[in-house]
Amino acid sequence: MINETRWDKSMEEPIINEWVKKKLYSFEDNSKKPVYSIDTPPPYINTPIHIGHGYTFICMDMMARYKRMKGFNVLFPLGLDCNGLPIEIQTEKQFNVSIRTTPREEFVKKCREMLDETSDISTNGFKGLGIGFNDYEFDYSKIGSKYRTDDPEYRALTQKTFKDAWDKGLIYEDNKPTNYCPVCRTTIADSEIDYKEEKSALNDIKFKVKETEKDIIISTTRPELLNSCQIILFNPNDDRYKNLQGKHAILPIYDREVLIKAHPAADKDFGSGLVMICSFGDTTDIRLFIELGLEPIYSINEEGKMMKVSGPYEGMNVKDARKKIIEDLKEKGFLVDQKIIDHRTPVCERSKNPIEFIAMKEFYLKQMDWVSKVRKAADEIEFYAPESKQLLLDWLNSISIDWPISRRRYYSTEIPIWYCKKCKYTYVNDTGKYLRPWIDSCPLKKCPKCNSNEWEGEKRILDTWFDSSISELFILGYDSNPKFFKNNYPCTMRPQGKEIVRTWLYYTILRGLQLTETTCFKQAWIHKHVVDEQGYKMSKSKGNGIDPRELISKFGCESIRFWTAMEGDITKGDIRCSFTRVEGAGKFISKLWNIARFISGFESVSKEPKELNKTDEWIMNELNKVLKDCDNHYNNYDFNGVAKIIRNFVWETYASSYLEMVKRRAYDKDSSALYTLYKSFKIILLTLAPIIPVITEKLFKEMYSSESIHLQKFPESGETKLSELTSKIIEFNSLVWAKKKEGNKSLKDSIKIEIPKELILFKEDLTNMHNIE
RNA sequence: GGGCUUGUGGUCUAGUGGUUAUGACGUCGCCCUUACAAGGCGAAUGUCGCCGGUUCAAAUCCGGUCAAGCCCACCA
Repeated sequence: MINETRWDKSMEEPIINEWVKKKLYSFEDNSKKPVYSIDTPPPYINTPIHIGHGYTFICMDMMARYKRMKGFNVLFPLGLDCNGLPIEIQTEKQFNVSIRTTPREEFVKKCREMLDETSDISTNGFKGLGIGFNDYEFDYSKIGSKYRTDDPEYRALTQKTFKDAWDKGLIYEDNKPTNYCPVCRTTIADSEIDYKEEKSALNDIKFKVKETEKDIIISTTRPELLNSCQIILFNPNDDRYKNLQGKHAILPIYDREVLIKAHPAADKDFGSGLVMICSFGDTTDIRLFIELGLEPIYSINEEGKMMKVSGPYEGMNVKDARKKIIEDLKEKGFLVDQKIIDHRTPVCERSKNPIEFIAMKEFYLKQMDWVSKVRKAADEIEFYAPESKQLLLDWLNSISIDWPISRRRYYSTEIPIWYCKKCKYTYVNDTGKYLRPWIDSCPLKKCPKCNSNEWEGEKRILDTWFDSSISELFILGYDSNPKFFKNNYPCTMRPQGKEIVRTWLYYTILRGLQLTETTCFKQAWIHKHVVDEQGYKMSKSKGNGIDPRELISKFGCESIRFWTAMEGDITKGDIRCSFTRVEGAGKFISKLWNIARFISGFESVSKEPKELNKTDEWIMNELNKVLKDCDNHYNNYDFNGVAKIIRNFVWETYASSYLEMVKRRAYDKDSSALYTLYKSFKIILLTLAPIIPVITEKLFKEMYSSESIHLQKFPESGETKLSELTSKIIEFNSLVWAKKKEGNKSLKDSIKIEIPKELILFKEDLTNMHNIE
């Protein structure tokens, strides 16, 4: 008998702690079960996890729990993403230091310190949500261990995969214009660019044509790049300018002459129809410079300041230089008009600062040659929801350059290269160990080419995505456990957000193909966002994020989890988070508890009677049907479907109708009734266990077994014949209740009513239930 | 500029041609019925974004339109 009259969220913590202590969900090393592997997205450790993280991890946890009950050996490690700019920025804030003025060794130490401190916060957040990771401790000798991407074990693999790609000729260094963020002072990839709608001034500037001495007008938003102009274009169909072909224009202020040429890139209808191409105002400029074989004239340096070539503006930052040159142009009569236009500016995803295009020597990973292979791989992956595949295909269609992978920052995996000081021989770390070339000495004593023993270590680090794009290789033991890897690659499931399809999913597939020649996932589950009550995206800068720990302390883990399942299908659309809805979901937890209290008040009968009463047979049939439906929905990762079906069944059919019908016989200790009550409720608990693991665990242990519910098999469904009577039964019961209400009678009072013919099977129970005369 | 997705009572949501449109949350009214007032019964709230078409019949199919969101793009 369950004594506590109410389920209370304070009962959750001891149960969850016991799971963690007993390592209930450990990955089974020597098991014969098929492996189901989930490559979880390592969340940035220093961002306090918000409800969006919580929500999606709960979904992944439901997958893991369901698959465990279906007999799989589930690989579900907790990973923490500990590399990259956000870590550095957080460290700068927390210790009030600057990466520019702090020695590298000290800064890196501080990053590590900051991460160690915050590591528990997020870990505890996940525990509190009842997430059944394999392990909450680091133990890299074991499959399924918790891991950090900045630990030597992980970074060693990152470097090894760099070496592998290097040996395959997939990595090269090149000096070409790249996206550069002057604030973060590093090269960034196309996938790290955001766009911001901004008002900017479109300036109409007067140029003189050398040959004719006539004026032409050119519109630009980047007048500060004037002296980087190498050509002026007009559209070949633009009759106004046909006479300018091959002539030259004189740049105002700088008095340099540039060629005028016809080219389809110029739009007749924009501005005057003439466009100046500078190195480099935007990506079009870059493309045209390459296409027309022009020599770039760089005017912005890596600090975001104007270079010598810009003359009087040297040393100014871009914004000031723009302001000043506009003033100067105006003063000298070159500026004829200025319009404010809406302009889509590419900005750095992290700093939100406009990016510049600067030529830098950087390492690139080849990806242009791989696009069609990745497209083929996309066809091999099952997407949930299927429409999500389009996100990946759209991205594939827009890839235009190889992936720049080197960064000029500190906290990420170091590029494992040493250069011979004498002959420039390049050595790539081949030791299998994690090494830091900026501080560690080269493993080779002598240069194999010139015998010199003086080496210079590479100072740059790798893009964070170069780390994260091998997570599935890491968790499956690509390097550490080749036998296991061979048997269990590709990874079963990649769950992740839609916003990182063009990064995490794409890069992982790309690198998986390059390293293993195999599509690395069988399935991908792409979720949309959890947004706030108004439908706005939660973000740190807006401050509208909801900390799940706040929700846990208010409503408890189970309410949040049931809300997660009830709210909607996150692969189909955004989910709004509202406190009242979480609270509402919690009512079902109470309902379940009270049903358990009712049943546990009777003696448990586990031996099946020879013959079941028809009411009991009916509820088992109906439950079988529900079970079958739930199983289907679980298989499609549609937890919303499961939750809605089982909630409706438990509340409307099971509690309202069945329990009332069976009550009399239960009090009379009828063995068919008692057996069925216990049996049916057990199936209900098992079906709900992946969604609400804590309360089902508690009730299961109180009523059925000392063993955890999470070690049980998912129930099999059986006969469903009588379930077609369900709606008739509910209809009849409602009718009786309505009649009594109409007649102002208490539910105890007797009533004269005829039982419908098709329900005559249940005559005895219905008569007792409604006190029918 | 192109593409994709979405638009159903105050809020969220089911519903891919067929009787008075599903359910939940919230609101209101009545009711302690030996598991549950964190419950039960019941009520109100909708021109299914707008316009037009196909059809005996449209929330559902088609065309257009508006709005929101996302993705992509070389308009300086």
